[in-house]
Amino acid sequence: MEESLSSKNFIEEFIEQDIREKGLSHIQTRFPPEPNGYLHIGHAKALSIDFSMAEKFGGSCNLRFDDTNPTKEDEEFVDAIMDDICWLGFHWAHVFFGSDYFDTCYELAVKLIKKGVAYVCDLSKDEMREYRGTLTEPGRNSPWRDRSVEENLALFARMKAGDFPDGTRTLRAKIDMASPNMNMRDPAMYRIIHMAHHHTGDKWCIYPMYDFAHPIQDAIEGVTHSLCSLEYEAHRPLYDWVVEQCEFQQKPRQIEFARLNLTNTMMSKRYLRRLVEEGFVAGWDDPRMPTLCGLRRRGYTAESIRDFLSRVGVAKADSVVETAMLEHCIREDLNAHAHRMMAVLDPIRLVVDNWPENTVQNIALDNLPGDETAGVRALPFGRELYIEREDFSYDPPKKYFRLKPDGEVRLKGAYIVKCTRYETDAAGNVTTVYCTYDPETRSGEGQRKVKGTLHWLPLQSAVAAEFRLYEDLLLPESGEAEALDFTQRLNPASIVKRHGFVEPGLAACPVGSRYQFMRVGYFCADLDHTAAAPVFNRIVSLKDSFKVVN
RNA sequence: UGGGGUGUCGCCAAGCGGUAAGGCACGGGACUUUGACUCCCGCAUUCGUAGGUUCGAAUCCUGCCACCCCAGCCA
Repeated sequence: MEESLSSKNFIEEFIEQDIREKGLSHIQTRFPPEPNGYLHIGHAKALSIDFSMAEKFGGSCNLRFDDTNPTKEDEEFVDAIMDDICWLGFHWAHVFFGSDYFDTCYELAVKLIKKGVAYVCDLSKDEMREYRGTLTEPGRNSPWRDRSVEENLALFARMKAGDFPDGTRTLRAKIDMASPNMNMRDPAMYRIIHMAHHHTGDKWCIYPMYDFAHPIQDAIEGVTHSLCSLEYEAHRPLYDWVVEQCEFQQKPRQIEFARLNLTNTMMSKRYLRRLVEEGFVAGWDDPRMPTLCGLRRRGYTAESIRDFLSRVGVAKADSVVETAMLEHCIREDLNAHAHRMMAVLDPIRLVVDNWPENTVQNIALDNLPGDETAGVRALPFGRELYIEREDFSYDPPKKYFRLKPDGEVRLKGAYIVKCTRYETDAAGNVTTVYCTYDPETRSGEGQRKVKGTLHWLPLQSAVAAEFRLYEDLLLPESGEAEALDFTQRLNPASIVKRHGFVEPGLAACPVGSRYQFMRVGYFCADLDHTAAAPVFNRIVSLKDSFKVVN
């Protein structure tokens, strides 16, 4: 973990200031996801800020499901969200539901009516929009704005009792229809929705709006700092208004920060949902998805994601972080821990002509060079092997260090071999390469060096495996194409399957285990992996500075 | 257009009146039985822009420009 980013972000400075000036003794934050989808890496940024700010100041962070709209939410997502947070390694103090506070919200709404700062409005949705005015013109007062407290109280009670159909009335805050801030033009606080709620069942048919419920939830829980993304900045005056009117003594402070964006990745739930529902991906945990379950299945470690988040930082400027940064973090993590194995994704046969028939020699290979405690394993070297198709060329470009006619390479951990001839099929594809080995060059013996080293597998005992190679789901934005639907930007090569071989020992590896396949990339045994049918996801390729110059 | 925000290297991001941190990416070199890793070196005379204040400005002031958010009975 890089703690090099020693400077404080602006939120820490605000909190320190509050501790200094308001004498706060306990810092309380909250992570408030709406249970209507799976968490993605953008949520991970938000939650990591919520949890780490609390932790940094010795406070605590609650997990609160923001479930004030029964039409969109589902219990299905609650457990998944908790799983993802745990997986990332964060710990909440308490789990709450916004719906836990429905009674209090109702009482406070009644309080506001009694104070004359809330009223029941009979305007339809369209009428309300008309009355609201525009960005440049002030709105007009609702004709229902000046109902008596008694009438409002009676009407609100009837709303709660279910006397009115959906959409016929709302409870509105009485603020200022001429406010330059649209959010202050008598915003709705309660609407009528005759629908069962995943937590409260049929108890309610009126539900509080986010703008009313959120500050109340925060205040009740003793949240000192309510951290959220930039789009809520214009809601802060309303947030403060609710806290003030409800007369909470301890006033939570809302602070906004920029959300995370990644290149060639869309983070909106609407978009992710379409990918899943329209079959562009296999599910929420498709390894190409930016969801936490997708990244996890792909093979990303929680550590690498947290490291990434700490490197990205916290600020208020809109930004788009390059995926290369994320990839760097997982490479750095796996480079230190992932055992080095051999896998040939696109095999061709290599025959060692001067190797005796039916003879093998066990080659010892370090699991993790530089770390003896990781141990060694043996791989049988014999007359017939597999090498990677791209590691042989009969018409090599300049600076080609791999196998070519009359050229020499070392087979990793074994011998130096010299290419003598090759065979092709009718189409000109190489089918078999022939070579001779130099017995004096067994690994660790002899002085000869060659420029290239190839990974290989014994033909006899290699185990067939499927490799799934992933790239970004979306192609880069092409200038004016921004108006195009995302389906026009889908990368046809976002998943490519290869059928090759792995070391025999890898068939029985556990699902989720990660390896570096030497010279190829970092891979993870997929959920679909079995000993009988091994499947590996490419988490990320190795960096490759080989450039064909010509 | 009214309001609220933001503009520092290709991408993130420090900087808080004393003369541009760091990371990623990129380029060069060393090392190498992974063209990986590691290690060196390079990479903003300039901070959206134009003025002003000051001995001194990315930091203060003024104007302008660009981009983002707000007109849900979504969150």
